[in-house]
Amino acid sequence: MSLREKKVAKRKKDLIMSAIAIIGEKGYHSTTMEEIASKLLMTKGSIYYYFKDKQDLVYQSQKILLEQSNENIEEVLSEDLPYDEKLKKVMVVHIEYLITEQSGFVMGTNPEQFFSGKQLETILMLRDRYGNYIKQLIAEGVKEGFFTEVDEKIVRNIILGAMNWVVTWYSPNGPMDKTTLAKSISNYLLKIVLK
Amino acid sequence: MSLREKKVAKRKKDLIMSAIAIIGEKGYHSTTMEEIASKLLMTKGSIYYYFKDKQDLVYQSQKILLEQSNENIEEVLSEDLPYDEKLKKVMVVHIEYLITEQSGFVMGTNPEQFFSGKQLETILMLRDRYGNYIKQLIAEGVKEGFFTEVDEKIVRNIILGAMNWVVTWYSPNGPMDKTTLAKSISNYLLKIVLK
DNA sequence: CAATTTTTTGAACATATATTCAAAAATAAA
DNA sequence: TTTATTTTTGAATATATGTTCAAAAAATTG
Repeated sequence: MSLREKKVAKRKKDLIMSAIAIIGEKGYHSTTMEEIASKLLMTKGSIYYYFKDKQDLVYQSQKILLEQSNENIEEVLSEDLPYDEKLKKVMVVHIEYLITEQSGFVMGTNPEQFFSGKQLETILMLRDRYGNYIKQLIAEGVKEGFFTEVDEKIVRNIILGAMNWVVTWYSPNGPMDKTTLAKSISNYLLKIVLK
Repeated sequence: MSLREKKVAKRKKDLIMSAIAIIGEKGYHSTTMEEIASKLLMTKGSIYYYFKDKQDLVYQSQKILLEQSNENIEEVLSEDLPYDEKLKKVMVVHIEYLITEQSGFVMGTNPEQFFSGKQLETILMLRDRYGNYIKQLIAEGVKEGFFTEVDEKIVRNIILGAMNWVVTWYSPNGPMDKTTLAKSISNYLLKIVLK
């Protein structure tokens, strides 16, 4: 990648990050191109030099968040840990990432509302992949006798819901820092699968 | 209330219900006055005979949902049941109501995004009231020795998150009807507080 | 039935914001 | 430094949808 290409890539990423931050705070529709641009001291017009349209920018933002989530979980899964600790770590990493990016809102909503066609397909695929990792982890934990028998799909969704909900009530001014909170939540959730 | 007043009240309620249904499906911003009206074979212009503006209509929709939720939980709380069964029933009723109204989306989001001033105050008050009921129920259950010691706030939020998330993944075509699903979820969640 | 009141209509209007684009500015290449 | 290329700008445009309103239709009343 040439120097110029790198610069373009960086600008794109800056815009995506700006979009993520504001969308996380205000939601898809209330986030204007104006705001996304002005956060980087640009005018909205120049966003169109990098992205086809708003949809394109938002799509790429969501895609990056989901890809990062998948990378996060893949890394944890590859570690050599007992099932209970591994599941716990998966949860902690998930919650911490969510709080840092405040990305829960859009991620959580049904993407059908925002995307369609090929874009929707990709988003759903990434979501599915993530969900499957967790379902898989639970299933294996059960099989290996670490966890009690459960309906993996339902329990997976309970866990995802409880975690993703955090963005609606977590306050950085609260008594707990995000790591302590993440650990506490995962401990409670672990009780669902432990024998 | 005169006959005429009753008719007006009914029309208002019809509009509110129509709004709830579409907002539950599409979200706040994607729901147009046009759609809300056309569901009742009206034109959007005539909504303004009943409501000041879109904000007013949407606010009243959300308010009614929250008020109904509070009534639901109050009824369960007043029943004479052991703590574990009572908490379970609270959860089942919550999930069933959520699925029926598909109201999770807007309810879940931070209302700061949609409301302000007196409206926001009322919405937050209703949400708080609901949350407090659950926190209270958990705290009492602990005190009476039915439940194990937990951080009631965190556990309350875990439970709310897991439940509210259901709207994002429940499908009426799935293998479980909503009652079976609601029972299953509450059983798993109960494990968090049981000794 | 005639007069009055309520309700609906549909077009006109207002507004917000996404998008386009020609020109200017900044950057890189020669 | 001159020329060519990339990037930004800001105004103009397009569009979608909330809102208003005078007139028509429907319902009610006496």
